[in-house]
Amino acid sequence: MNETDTKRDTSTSDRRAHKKPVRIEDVARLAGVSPITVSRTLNQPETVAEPTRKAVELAIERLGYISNRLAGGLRATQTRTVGLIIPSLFSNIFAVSVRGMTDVFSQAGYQLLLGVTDESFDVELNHVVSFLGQRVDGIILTGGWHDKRTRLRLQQSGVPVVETNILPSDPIDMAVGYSNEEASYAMVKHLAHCGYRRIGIVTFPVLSNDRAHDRRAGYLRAVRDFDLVQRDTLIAETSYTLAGGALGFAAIVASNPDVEAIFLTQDTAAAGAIFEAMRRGLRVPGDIGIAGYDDADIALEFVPTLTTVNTRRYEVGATAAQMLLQRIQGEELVSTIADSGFEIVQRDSTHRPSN
Amino acid sequence: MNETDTKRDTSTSDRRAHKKPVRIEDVARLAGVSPITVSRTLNQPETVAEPTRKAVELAIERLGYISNRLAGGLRATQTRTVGLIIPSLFSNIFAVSVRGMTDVFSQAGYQLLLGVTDESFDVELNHVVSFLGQRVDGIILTGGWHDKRTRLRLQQSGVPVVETNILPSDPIDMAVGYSNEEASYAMVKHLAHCGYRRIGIVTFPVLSNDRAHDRRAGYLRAVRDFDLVQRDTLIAETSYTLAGGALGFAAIVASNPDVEAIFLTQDTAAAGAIFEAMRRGLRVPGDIGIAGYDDADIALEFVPTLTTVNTRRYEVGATAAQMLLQRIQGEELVSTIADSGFEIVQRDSTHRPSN
DNA sequence: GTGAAAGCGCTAACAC
DNA sequence: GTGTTAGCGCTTTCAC
Repeated sequence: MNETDTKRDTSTSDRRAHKKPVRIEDVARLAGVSPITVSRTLNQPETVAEPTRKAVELAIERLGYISNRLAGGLRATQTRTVGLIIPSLFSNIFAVSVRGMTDVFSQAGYQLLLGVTDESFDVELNHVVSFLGQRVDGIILTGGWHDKRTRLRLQQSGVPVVETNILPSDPIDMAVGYSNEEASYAMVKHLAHCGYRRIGIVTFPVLSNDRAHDRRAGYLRAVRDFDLVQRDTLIAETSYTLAGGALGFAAIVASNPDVEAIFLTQDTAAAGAIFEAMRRGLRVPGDIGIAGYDDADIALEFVPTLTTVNTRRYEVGATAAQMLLQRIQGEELVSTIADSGFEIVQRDSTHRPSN
Repeated sequence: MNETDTKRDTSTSDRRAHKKPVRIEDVARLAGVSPITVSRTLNQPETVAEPTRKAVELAIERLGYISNRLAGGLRATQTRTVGLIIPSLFSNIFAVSVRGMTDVFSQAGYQLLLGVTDESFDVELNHVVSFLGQRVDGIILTGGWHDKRTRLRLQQSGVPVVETNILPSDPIDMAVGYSNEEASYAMVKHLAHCGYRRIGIVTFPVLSNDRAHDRRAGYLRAVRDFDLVQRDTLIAETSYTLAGGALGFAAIVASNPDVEAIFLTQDTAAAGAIFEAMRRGLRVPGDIGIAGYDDADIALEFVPTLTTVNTRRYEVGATAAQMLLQRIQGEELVSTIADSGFEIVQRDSTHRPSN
């Protein structure tokens, strides 16, 4: 239809040009009402008379109006946006929790801002500051260890905060999770009941991650309580990946050829460990027992199925979202700390308990 | 220190109360300058004289000032926020792409808003409208199929858009990806060269997902071109999960006991299929060949390692972010469509090519 | 290199 | 049930 190249070029660059957006005033004019009536139709439709509402809705439809949330948020000091900070994307575990959150938030019309820290406290602080700058209505954090300045800024801001996957002794505000120490203890206790005495453990680096720290602490306590073999070389740190699990497995087996079972504190790592065992011609659980953590998809689908700890990640996410919404909406919370619990799941990658 | 319970209660509820945030004016007063100088110190520090800048920075530090991005964004019509829409969180594949994006965006000081669609075009539309309302500076979409209204709103808004993981014939704006049809064709061709003639394929539902649709189309074309066995029962649809892969495998094997190889168009599903084969006592590749798609972590760590298609997901994410930033910053783009390519990776889950 | 005035687009507060 | 006025906290524009 265009006759010249010039004309086509123009239309192409048009696509890039920011069109002047429709404003509330434009809608108001078309509907023959004042801007505030349009605002009310959008935010509290029940306070607007039926015919007026219809007229406004028609005008909105006609003009393709999308309310500017920056302006609204600035005035109303409410943005319907929540910031979420997680350590890593490379874990289905967080995906499950995030799913629990988005299920709750999207129902309530809230958007999620995502920040990934890679286990860095500095990066976490940056995300928090950025979120506060965007005037999020709430923030969800992973774990209970944070930079001092992160805690300070959050507390000064007065923004509702939920820490997840732990049970903090000194919460910033609210929390939902369970005791990683108890869960890990329970698994090692379970393995002891299965007849294992030389048990290794693989965690994420314990210096940057309180969940990892607590899980190792639970292991150490169980080793003492159940009189298990105690060796530094039975403890390894790696990343929570398939390759990391394989590495952790290799490290422990290298120093402990007699190791009977290895507890990898994440299912993906446990799967990686079993693959490594396969490569070495070792049978699981025949030659060595393997336990995981979190009860992810892979724990149930793996061959052999994985003995693991179910940590109800979906519920943790959903509960975190609900607590945040309640607080945002000014409701009284029965409790600011929710224990989501955990459960040992015995499957085929370890021997069964002896009795 | 507090003497009464009442007093403690007050301090507890204080935590919930929104403190009046520090404003730019407060900083300006403390630093003995005007608000605009504070703004410049924050946004274009090079235009502020050294001593002035120092004084302002000190005041910011002292007051713990965090600039209100709503106000800034409203006035500057720029929010340094980008909306990302992905079909699913339950896939490490997207995690890899998202990682590519956050690596680029966080460097540039941009925040990511996340929307998950679950393959629903309606949900996608909702996210797009919501993002436009938040005045994001750009939007990244997955795939090239969208609701008519989604396209319309995006084009009317003039906001830069990148569609990813496909090479669209009629892009909304920009795109980075590769031909799913060619990639799938190349894999089936490869399998044919490996000596397989009865090859099944498992995809995601093709009605809601153009990538799945294109991959099946590539399979069908290759089946014709290489004179492979053509049967409707060699084609299955499932979800991209371990369990889905097992189901797809089971469905094809049930109708085709003589099937020689199955191409599952995602690695997680391929892994699930191999697990299912193991459960049935079938060896891979001895009894049946299995191919995956995307070259995820698991493809390399699995035993056996997985023959797959590398689709450079990290690069797709990073490139999408870069294209968006360039356009946001008003730079000319050499090309609005980037072909990220793909590569067949031969590993141990299929026989090697015959020649 | 710095400041004063104006206004981004919406909604809170108050009126009728 | 609807309208008027003012202002949220910044940054643009223009001045010096």
